[in-house]
Amino acid sequence: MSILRAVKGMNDLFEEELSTWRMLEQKTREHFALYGFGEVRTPILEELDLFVRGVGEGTDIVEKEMYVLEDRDGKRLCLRPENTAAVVRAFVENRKFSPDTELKAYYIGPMFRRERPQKGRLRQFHQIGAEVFGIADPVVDIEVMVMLHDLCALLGLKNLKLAINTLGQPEERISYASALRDYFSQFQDQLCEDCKRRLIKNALRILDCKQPHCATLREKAPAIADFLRQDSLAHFEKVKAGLSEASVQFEVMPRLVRGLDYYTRTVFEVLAETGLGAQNAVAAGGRYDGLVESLGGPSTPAFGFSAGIERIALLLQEQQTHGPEKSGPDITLVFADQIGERTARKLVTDLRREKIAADVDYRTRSVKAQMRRADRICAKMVMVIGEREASQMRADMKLMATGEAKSANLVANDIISMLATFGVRTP
RNA sequence: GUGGGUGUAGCUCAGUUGGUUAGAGCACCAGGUUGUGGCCCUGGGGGUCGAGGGUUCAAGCCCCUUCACUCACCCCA
Repeated sequence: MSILRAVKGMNDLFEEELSTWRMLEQKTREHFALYGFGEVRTPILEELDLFVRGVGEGTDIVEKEMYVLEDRDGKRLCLRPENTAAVVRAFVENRKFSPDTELKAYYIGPMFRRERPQKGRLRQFHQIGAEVFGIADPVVDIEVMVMLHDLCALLGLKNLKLAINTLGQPEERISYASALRDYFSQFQDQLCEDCKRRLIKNALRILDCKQPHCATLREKAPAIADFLRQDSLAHFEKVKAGLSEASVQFEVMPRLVRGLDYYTRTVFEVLAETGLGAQNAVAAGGRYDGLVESLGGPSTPAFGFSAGIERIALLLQEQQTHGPEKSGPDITLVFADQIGERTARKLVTDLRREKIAADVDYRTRSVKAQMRRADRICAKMVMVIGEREASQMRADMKLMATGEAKSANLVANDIISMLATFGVRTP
């Protein structure tokens, strides 16, 4: 049809949804400030290698989902598919890490992954994320999850579930993965096609398979707990105890596996139980104690998460029984003739200079048409100005909702105090 | 990358076994009320029927190709 279209999976946003976005972002900023987080903004373009090293070479994100481009000097760049690696890069590069103090940062911005779009999944999508660097103790795991939990409540999200799991330290995870490989290998021919791949590529993922038969097979699979050392077990226990202490409901999901390579120990997801279709993770994150070092920084433990703004907005939209009523101008000036038009156009300027949302039709047309328009755009008050009113410098101000009218001088200040009388503006 | 569904007016959708100028509701504009909105009445504008090809005397409808959107899988926020 039309030749001009947005790139697939990249959506335009209009006022209707942006009012929700603004509310969401504002509440997020205020909420995170309570916890002492500062904002960080990093470029959307990064060197390709950052994510290859950060996210993991074998991950789908790196293997097939990145927008890669070549700079004019031949350097391989990409649009960031996630932000944690970039935030780490920024702090390492600018020497923001210090050995003895923690660092907390949050970000809000667009990410890019070239996947097939579906409900709650776009190629350009937006995330809110937060990271804490420098503390290995589970108090951080707890605090960040509580912060996210409370943010969701603050935003009015309902029917959410916090799912948590532990993946152990890398060595523990590797030995668990190999045990899983051994276990599932004996049923190799019974596994679904995807799981046959997973057996080679990432045995942990088999635990997450949706096929009923694979689900049956995994019932007797080895459990992660048997491969964790005492300190990892203790870490997880403290996380659970801390969440309970903060009255945050959660569910331990041993099948919960995260897709990015860098996670260690605690991982979690906030799942929407209704309203999002198949892409039901609103937020996800976990601990990544090895990432900073692997990106060339000092050995620094870290914990963080990211949340999908589109998904949150979808939920908010579905949970809202009715949208906020459209708010129009405080006053619309309607003109009846040429002299009235000149007076109205001058007056509308004066009113706007006094911070009044005033409005007048751009087109020169009938009073009736202007009135209809005033009604359509939900003008709170209307004032009809013609030659007679212009010469007397007085006109009726009518409250649209009730039809009640009072006369006012055609001077900004008088109109403003009359607006207050009608309760349209507080003086 | 794989599979399903859907493409007709700005929006939501009708459109018979293929039949002549393609419809409705909503929205928009004008008039009914020579200067007052909503309700009502009358009229009006607006369509390459997603695109290309084929079959046919004749295609919105049948066939092929293609594109877009959408949902799901893989994966993920």
